[in-house]
Amino acid sequence: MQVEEQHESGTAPTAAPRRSDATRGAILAAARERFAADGYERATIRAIAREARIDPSMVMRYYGSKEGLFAAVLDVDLRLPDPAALDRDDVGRVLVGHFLDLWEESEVLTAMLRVGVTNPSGAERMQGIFRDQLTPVALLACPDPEQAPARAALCASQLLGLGLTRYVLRLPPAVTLHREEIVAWLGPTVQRYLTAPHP
Amino acid sequence: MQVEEQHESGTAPTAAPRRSDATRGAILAAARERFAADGYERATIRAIAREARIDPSMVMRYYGSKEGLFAAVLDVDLRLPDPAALDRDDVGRVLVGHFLDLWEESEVLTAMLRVGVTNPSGAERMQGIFRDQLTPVALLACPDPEQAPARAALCASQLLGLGLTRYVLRLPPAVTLHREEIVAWLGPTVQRYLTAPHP
DNA sequence: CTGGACCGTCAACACCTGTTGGCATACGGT
DNA sequence: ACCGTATGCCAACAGGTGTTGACGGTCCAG
Repeated sequence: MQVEEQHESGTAPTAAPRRSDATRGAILAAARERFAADGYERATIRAIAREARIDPSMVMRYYGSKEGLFAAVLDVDLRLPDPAALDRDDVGRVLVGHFLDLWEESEVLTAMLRVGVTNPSGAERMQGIFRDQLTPVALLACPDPEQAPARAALCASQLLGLGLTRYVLRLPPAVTLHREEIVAWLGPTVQRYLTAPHP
Repeated sequence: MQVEEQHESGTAPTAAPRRSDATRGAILAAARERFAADGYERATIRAIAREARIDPSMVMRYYGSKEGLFAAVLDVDLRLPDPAALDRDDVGRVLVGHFLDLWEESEVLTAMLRVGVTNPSGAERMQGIFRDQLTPVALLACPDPEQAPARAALCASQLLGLGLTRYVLRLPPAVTLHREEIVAWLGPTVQRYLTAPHP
């Protein structure tokens, strides 16, 4: 995979604007959509290219390989709220609401889950995302810092389980539940995983 | 897909023993393993046949198609304990322990999840399994029968989330947790989803 | 105006997929 | 002993996959 070279004289490490940025963006958007809908194997480069209205070979030129494209798609920022600014008695409800927003405002999480479940490097990627982004929150909220990773994993199990049943498997009762109900049910769970004393 | 015909004079609907039963079993076992390890698309019929030490065409003869083989593999019985015999104050812990057993004693649940996430008919199959097998437990444990499906779905979200993070994605902290810890953390959660008053 | 880098298309490659039909063999009831 | 049938293997098909290289057109710096 070739490294993208940038030939700028400026001091900022911002990439040089290229004439093909529109195409790159179209590819990325189409890839997100196809990966989310079909998972890694069934999301073919040809289908992605068709959706982006360009030639399949462009995908290869700009992203090196299917794996490279997938890596670009899965550059996920959970945008978790700053732990320091959080009300420690309300972290659970806030987190649940935030994840509901994430799942519904874009297909990135669906794509991440669909790919992470079947693709080994997708799973690694997910491990990294949750380790790097969710653990800090646990670190600030839980009593013993040493327990933070475990507590973050417990939260991940409930939050990912929610997305799995509601947005991927679409179990009808999980789809029917209203947002406030979910927050009311799952909020205290996450809250307990983060702040309750080790049982 | 041809229906298997059985020509027995007896009254019992038990299938006639066939000379090929050993082969059929080998195919099924290999399929479970490959589906669990690779998901639907990457588990090729050729790989399954190789593992079962037979010819790929045998798979077609005995199971009609890849989809048919997959349907045979995903005939999952969760073997949930009889709700009537359950201690209503301990359902949560019992369920969590039972699911941990299920995930660890065979690869069926892993296969089910891997396939259900990427394959539409796999998702349908999972919907049926949890609707038919988990809802009765909720029905007996929860206060209002009308809420049983929703409560069952909440339990499914936590129980499947556990399997997802621990056995499929293998998030390290989730793998490290000991059985008793998981039961102690998740048991009360499931208990609450089943028996607590609607928030 | 000109040369070179960029952008996009086309056709093709080598490989792998599910699936099919034909052929040999071994079994089991009569 | 015979014959229909179940069982298994082999070779092949048609279609789809990721990936590659060559070929024009377009833009911009010189």
